Amino acid sequence: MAEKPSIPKGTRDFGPTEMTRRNYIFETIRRHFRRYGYLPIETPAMENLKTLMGKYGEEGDRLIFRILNSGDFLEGANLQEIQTKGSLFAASQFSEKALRYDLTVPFARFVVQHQNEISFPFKRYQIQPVWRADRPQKGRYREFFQCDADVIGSDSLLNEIELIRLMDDVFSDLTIKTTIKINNRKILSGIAEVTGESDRIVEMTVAIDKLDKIGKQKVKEELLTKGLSADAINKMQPLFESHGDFESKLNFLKTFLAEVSIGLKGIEETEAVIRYLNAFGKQLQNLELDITLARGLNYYTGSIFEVKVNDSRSTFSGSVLGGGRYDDLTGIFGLPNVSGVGISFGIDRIYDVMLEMNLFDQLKLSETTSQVLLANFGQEEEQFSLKILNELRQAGINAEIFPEHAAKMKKQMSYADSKKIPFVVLIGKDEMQSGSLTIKDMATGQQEKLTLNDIISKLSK
RNA sequence: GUGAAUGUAGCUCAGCUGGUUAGAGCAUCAGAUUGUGGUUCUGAGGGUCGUGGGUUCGAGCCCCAUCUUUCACCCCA
Repeated sequence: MAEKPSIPKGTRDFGPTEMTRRNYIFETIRRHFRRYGYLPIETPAMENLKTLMGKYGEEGDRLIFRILNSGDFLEGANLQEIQTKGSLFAASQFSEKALRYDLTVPFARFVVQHQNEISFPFKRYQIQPVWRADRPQKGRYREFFQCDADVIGSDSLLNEIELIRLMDDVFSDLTIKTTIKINNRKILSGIAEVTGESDRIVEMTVAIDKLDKIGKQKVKEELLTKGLSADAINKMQPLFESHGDFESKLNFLKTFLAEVSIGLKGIEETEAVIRYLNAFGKQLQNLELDITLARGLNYYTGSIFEVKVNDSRSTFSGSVLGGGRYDDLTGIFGLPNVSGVGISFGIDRIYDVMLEMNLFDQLKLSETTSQVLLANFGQEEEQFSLKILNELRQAGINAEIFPEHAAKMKKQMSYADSKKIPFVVLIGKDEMQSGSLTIKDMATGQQEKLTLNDIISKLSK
């Protein structure tokens, strides 16, 4: 029984058109990564489950794709214990591997494992798919690519500056107007401390993050239901009113966090970043200090980055890049006191945005690489053409021959046409004898007779 | 995990308050043109109407379940 084939929820196939466009984005990002001195690495699609668990928060753990143990996974399992402890426990008994959830944690694992082969600070880039068992929606997939650049083994704020420059360069190059948002986890910690809710920092930041989306009233409600005291929420009030440029926001924070050393440290770092950025001279597209920015995973400890599209041609409101500094991610794998900072481009979202803005049409990307197709007139002509084909390729010209020698010319021409191959060379009995080959320009329809050498020089232009 | 919408040919969609054999455009293939594509004309193939159950004399249409896709929440690239 022939079943209609399908692919798992939240995954996609990419045809030649999409791949050409995606590769354009990948190559643009990769070019800038290399330009800034990052080196490539790759890690396996799967990691040991315990490498991943607990790094992304409770919600993150839930979204990790687990891999069922091979073989008889029931063997040796304590079924009675499973029955009493429930399915979460069962999963841990049957699964010891999982698909990677991001590229940062596997990178931290990589650094610890290869610490003696690496010279620090280590700047690496990594472009690979990640998987999340999330429910798909706009701009959200269960399999998607991240393009990460991280520096590990240096706590200099210069790294932050470089990363901000890098993201600005990439989005400028892709001609997407964006807003780069920065914040600092230490400022958020300071706020939590001032309000006396340090142990609720996660709930607090998650709620504040929604400020511009749902408004301060709703945020306060959420904070209440998450268990923060009314008193604390009151103390937070000035936060909801903070507007203006860097300077006025920072001045506000300096008073607000005057008594909290960690908060002041965060302000200091942020000021330093801005000072450094100015030293570079070049104007950035759009940089904003957003003290409500809390996104990012639990492991962030310093700077936090996020990039949003800020372009009238796009309706996408999610982020296309996320990142930040993590002071001790390698510590859990046994290498303490190593600080890292990194960013992650969400290329699937960037693709969606560029598609919406019709940017690909303007780029005129070509799917076809063949410059010329050799028509196939028959067995004898095919033999002759193969030598021509070889010489074309030797000369650096992308060329192909129609593989069926019984195919009608109409069929072969349509093939060249649909594949947008610009030239077709016809080699029949006449051409074989005279050595003068017929070349057809598919755009104009005009034909001329040329020697192979003339064809090579014509196509080499 | 929560809430909603959706599903008819490869694609985009028609299909009347339930009534014979489910249609169109595009795409594909073939012919008009046995050494010439993109235009045109002619023809052909392709559907267990997402799947399973139910109501009915009768279901693409109504009901239930399930899956897919999409959107929002949660969270995130």
